[in-house]
Amino acid sequence: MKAIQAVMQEMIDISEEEVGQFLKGVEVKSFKRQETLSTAERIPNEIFFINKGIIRVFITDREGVEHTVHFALERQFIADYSNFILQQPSCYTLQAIEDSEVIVLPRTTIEWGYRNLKEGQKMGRLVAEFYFIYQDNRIKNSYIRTPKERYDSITEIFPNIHNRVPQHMIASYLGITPIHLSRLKKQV
Amino acid sequence: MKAIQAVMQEMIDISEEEVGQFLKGVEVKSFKRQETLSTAERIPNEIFFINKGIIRVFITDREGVEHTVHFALERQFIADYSNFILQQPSCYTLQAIEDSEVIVLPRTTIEWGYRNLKEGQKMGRLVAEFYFIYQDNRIKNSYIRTPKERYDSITEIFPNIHNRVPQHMIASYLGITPIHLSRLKKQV
DNA sequence: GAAATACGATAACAAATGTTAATAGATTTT
DNA sequence: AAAATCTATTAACATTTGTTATCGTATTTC
Repeated sequence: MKAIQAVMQEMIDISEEEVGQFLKGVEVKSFKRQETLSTAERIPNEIFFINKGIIRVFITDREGVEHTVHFALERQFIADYSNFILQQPSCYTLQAIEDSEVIVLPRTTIEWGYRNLKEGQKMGRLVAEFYFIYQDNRIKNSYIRTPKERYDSITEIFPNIHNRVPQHMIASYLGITPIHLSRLKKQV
Repeated sequence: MKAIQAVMQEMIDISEEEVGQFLKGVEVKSFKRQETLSTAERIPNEIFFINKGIIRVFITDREGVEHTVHFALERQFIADYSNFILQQPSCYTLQAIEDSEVIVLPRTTIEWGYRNLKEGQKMGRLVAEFYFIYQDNRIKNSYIRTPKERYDSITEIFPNIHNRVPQHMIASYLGITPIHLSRLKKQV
């Protein structure tokens, strides 16, 4: 529980007491490599915080092909946040790439935080803003960067990714085929 | 000021009195077609709310080519929100496509709202969440939809866009050349 | 109203990216 | 330890998308 507490305290003004209360409403869970934290079609009623491991977020298209949309690392929150907010069935599957330990924050706990933490709403705002900025960067880069450039700078966003994730998942994240990524890597 | 008041009241619990106070800190401005509301390289210290007109957001790449990243319509907020938050120089230029009227919300007013509106932080959260969901949808679609499919459904996101925006800007938004969009339109 | 500019379509060709198939080395499972 | 699966590379070919150039029309500017 050390990590999530530190992250919360970096974001907002919150007392030990308050954090303690808030964290009574969470649960720690472990997942083996390849296991699924959350499946598509199901309404996501929790947000995960990653203590250890790495989580892949993917969407499955009509042909059944999986597209990796995101990787989530230690000390980060992860969910189908859109459909958590909208309370609609998820589009994404969350899967552990390594044996992972996560903190599960149920909707009831999040809402409790909004109501009862002195700066609960602010924390919600900062989290949403943080992920907005991440997405804005992705969208921006999709317009002005080539796939090769985005590959070359991927460790800025996902440090050490090359040692933790197979290359074909990185290709999928970049929106290209693994064959094409192999080709691009040969370029200078 | 009717429109922004309505939007705020739809989002949060806010009294007429509070709205009135908040709106003392804003300013109405008009821009002619083609005029620039906000330029790249400058730190964005305000958020715009569109009363009338349509605003194009674009980024200029190293070769000087403009890439349309977004269209903002009536009753919407628009800014380089990332760099507004980060207080860093903007990447985007905001340009009026039609003669437009906007409400300018300076940073000082936004911050006043966070501090003094009963649900100011919540409003910030809801706005950030709203744009997060919009972006998430874009990213999702970039993985599972073809440019043709995204073209065909563009009016779901930007109603009446075809009557208000030249086609080459739509092509730019879709990340393809206008020549290619012409080709795609011929497909069934 | 004339001149200039912007706009959209099309053709021909070039470049980027996808598809299929084969291979060899890792890694995981049994 | 053997078998099965996963992984990354490469080649050959197909498809998609971009580039350059041209044309006719609409729209804007003077």
